[in-house]
Amino acid sequence: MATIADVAKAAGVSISTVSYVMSGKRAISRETRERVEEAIVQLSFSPHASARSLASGSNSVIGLQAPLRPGVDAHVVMEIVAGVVREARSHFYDVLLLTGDEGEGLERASKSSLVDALLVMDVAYDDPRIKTLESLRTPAVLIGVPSEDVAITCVDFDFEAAGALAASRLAELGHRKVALLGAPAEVIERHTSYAKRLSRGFARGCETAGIAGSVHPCPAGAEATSVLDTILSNDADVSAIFVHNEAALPHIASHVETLASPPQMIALAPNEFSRNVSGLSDLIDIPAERLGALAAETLWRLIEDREVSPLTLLKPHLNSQLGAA
Amino acid sequence: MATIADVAKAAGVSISTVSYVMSGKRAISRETRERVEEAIVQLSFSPHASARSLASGSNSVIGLQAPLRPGVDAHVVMEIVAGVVREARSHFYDVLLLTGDEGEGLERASKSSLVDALLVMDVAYDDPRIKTLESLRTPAVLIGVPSEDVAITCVDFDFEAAGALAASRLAELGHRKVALLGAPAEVIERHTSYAKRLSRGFARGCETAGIAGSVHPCPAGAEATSVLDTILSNDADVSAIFVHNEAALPHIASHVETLASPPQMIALAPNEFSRNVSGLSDLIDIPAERLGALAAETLWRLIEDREVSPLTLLKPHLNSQLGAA
DNA sequence: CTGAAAGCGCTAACAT
DNA sequence: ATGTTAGCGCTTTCAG
Repeated sequence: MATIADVAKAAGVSISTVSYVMSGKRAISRETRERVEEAIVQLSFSPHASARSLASGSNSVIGLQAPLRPGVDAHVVMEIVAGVVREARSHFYDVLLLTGDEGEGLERASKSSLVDALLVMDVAYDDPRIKTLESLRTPAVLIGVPSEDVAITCVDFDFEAAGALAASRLAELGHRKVALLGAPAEVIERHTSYAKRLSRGFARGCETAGIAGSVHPCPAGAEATSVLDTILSNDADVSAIFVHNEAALPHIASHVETLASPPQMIALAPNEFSRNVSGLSDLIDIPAERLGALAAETLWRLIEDREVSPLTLLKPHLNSQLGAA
Repeated sequence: MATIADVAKAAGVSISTVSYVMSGKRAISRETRERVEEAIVQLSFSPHASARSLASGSNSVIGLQAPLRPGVDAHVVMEIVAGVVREARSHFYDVLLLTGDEGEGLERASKSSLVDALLVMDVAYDDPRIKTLESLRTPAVLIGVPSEDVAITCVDFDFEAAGALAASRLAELGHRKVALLGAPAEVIERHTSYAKRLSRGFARGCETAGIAGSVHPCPAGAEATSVLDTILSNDADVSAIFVHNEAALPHIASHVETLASPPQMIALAPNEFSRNVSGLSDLIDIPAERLGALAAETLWRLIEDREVSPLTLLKPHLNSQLGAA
């Protein structure tokens, strides 16, 4: 591979001139710049990432700790990751994938200067990784909202508002008794932040609207239908359900169609996913790609030492399908 | 952050001794080693990744180009990625995520020495990235099987054998007319290698078994059920279906349960996913995590200059659910 | 068994 | 507007 010295020689200039042509950090005469640029193309030169990083003290790589745990919605995770990568690339950053849910990987990446900054997904309410992050001096952003006073910048979808929105919408449609079919029990047991906030918002929204709302963890797959059956048989007055569980939604939707008096059904899921499900009267989108992009952009501002609000939440929007069929 | 010089000073040895203690590349007296190791712990020293990479010429990072495209099965992708990361970490490699389906990212990562090796997922039959990879001298492995003579090492699940296996199993169960409900049309139009091979194997298997088999692209979601309805209404003799479409499977399965004379149904999907679907008589697992691990291990052998077979296929296994309920 | 020192390829002062 | 050069923190000869 060609080095910067080769380019300099080919262009008949000094090494630093080549460097400055590339970085644009000082004025270069048109003529010189063109000669250098041509040499770069001719030699098909790419600066050596490690050399650059060693000299400059930053390597244009961010670390992303993604869950890949059972029970998480694969589409949501993938879209978030896609959003992160897209936004990162737009700032010329690359993304290093750190899995495992321990702080160990974060620490390793930070201390060896593998990454300039860290992004952590799937944060639990009381997540041990937070302490780890606080002890590092690598800028970090959490996707999720842990307990109130955390020194790390957070971004997320506003699950609490989404829960409240769903409740008020169902009340508006005239329902008096409604149910939330949410994440699997295993997710809730991990105290995953979004599950908690969604049910809180839903409960509060029901209260505000003066209707009765119950919350039910929901297994993935066909078993979910029996949860629904139980709810309906225990209380025939439940006339609408709000589903937030990607792996259960298709089964629930199909099952609802076979019922004599089917409950009305609204869902919280990526629009792209919900659109493949029939029988939903309203959707609330999980803007996962945008969330990933927001996280990356926030991280980037942090890297650049710009001001950043400690918590940013993406507001939910109702997408009514009524009359769409 | 502490540097190797700090450690050397603290331990009262030279820099090179510290380096050799860490790499184990030359004999060190027990006493010296212990002193150095203690200093490392005391100072909480982590070698600077870029410095190491610059000096050694390799950085223990592999690049993974994952699709994140519409129509791919999110669970499969995530499991493959998880397998790659797990196996890579077991060899002390990290994984850099390159998205986009162009060769550009691969080239950039290779030429700037960002990565030691490349892993490319979701390979199409005639994929432009192959030419790119062949022009680089970075070791590479494809997950997928493009056209016959490609100079890049490939690994994949044996979709062709899986298709044949499904066909022969259905014949064995007494069916004379069967249908494959496969990937969405958009995936097939990309000439995605696995879709092609699955149908080929299925068709061949049907022929061998002397039964009639048809192949149908299948949209994601609830629309898939109308594909099934069309198949069945066009030919009432179709008595069994073989489904390979994660996003359609739950809908199809639920729909089948409502039919007067439901066809028998077998599926190709990750076992973990299929288990959430009711009504399947047999499963064929897509061992996605193992596939990712295999890919990473193959890449590692390539990096280490060990012999590597140009094509490795994971064999399918039938997992009968009959009588399991 | 251990040290000294020459790079690895680049950035960013410090010259002029 | 351009050139010279001292590092960045490590690996690895070469010397002992």
